[in-house]
Amino acid sequence: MYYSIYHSPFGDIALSANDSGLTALAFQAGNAAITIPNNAKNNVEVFSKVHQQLDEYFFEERTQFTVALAPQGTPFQQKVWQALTTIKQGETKSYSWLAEKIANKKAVRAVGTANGANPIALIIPCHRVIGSNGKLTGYAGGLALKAKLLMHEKAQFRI
Amino acid sequence: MYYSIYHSPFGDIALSANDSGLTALAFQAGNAAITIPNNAKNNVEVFSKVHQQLDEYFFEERTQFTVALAPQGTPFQQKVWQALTTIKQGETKSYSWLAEKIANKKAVRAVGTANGANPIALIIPCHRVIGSNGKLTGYAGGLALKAKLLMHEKAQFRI
DNA sequence: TCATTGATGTCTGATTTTCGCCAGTAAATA
DNA sequence: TATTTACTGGCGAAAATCAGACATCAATGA
Repeated sequence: MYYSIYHSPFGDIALSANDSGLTALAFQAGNAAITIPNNAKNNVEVFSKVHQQLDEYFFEERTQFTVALAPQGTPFQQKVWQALTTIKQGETKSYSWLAEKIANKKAVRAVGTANGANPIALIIPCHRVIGSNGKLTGYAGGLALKAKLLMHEKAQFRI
Repeated sequence: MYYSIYHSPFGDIALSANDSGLTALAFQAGNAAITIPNNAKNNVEVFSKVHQQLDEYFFEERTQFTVALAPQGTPFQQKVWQALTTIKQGETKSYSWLAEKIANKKAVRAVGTANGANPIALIIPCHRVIGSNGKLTGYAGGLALKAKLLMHEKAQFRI
């Protein structure tokens, strides 16, 4: 496992990766902060690519990421996270939309849980899923951060 | 937990105790050897008493021990070990005798297993239990040691 | 508009159940 | 006499089951 830190305008972001790709991206200020081991290595090619694309996301006009991902999770979670990647920047979708997307219309609450377990924030855009009534509902990094991200992406939502 | 070593004519014996009493007595040469932590304390009153009584057992005529015991085990094991302490030096009993003693006549095999789990060898005399046909059957410290102990106690058995 | 309330599917941790192991024994073979 | 067989109870690890928690939602009623 490899680790790296990226300093974003919205706070420090911790990155981790294995030989297959990125395994985690977490805002360190939120509930999902990553603990980085003392002997962590960070000289991995994937990190330079991620750092550059994050620069472009925050300071220029990048609207999608092209990095190898290797999130660890159950089959159900994998399906949910896969579905998440189809939501484009500037859009928001509801939890029930997400449930239908994975052909399991009734699993709205389970989808919410899987959403909360998303290890690769931002790149797997769990922040683009909000309640059916347009409210933000929840975010591991805190609702304030979710709002900032959606505003940065010029998406619509309510408070 | 406190630890101590006693050098017996039949090999080194490891002792451990807590504030309630002796918790283990194991021949280090057998399968039940105890690993002693580096920071072990050994200046405990119970040990001096045990060392003295072991001296008397091996080199004089002591036939029973009077030390506070605190063996850790399941209720069933506790019952078996309690029953063991009623077997006097020079005697041997069978596993089926032991099963009847705890009012569970059919539990002969379970009794054998509990016997093998006895943490305080010698003082809880599991070595005095042998097969119905007079053979030794098994001993954590090895059958040779079981034989030596029974000979030392002038008990009868077969090979 | 807001709080409440069922009915949802999945995950997690805890609890319960199952299963193989054994320091045995007696009866049945050979 | 030695070997096999069936039966045995409890232990401990593993598997199965269960209860609770949720980043939901639609329908209620105040």
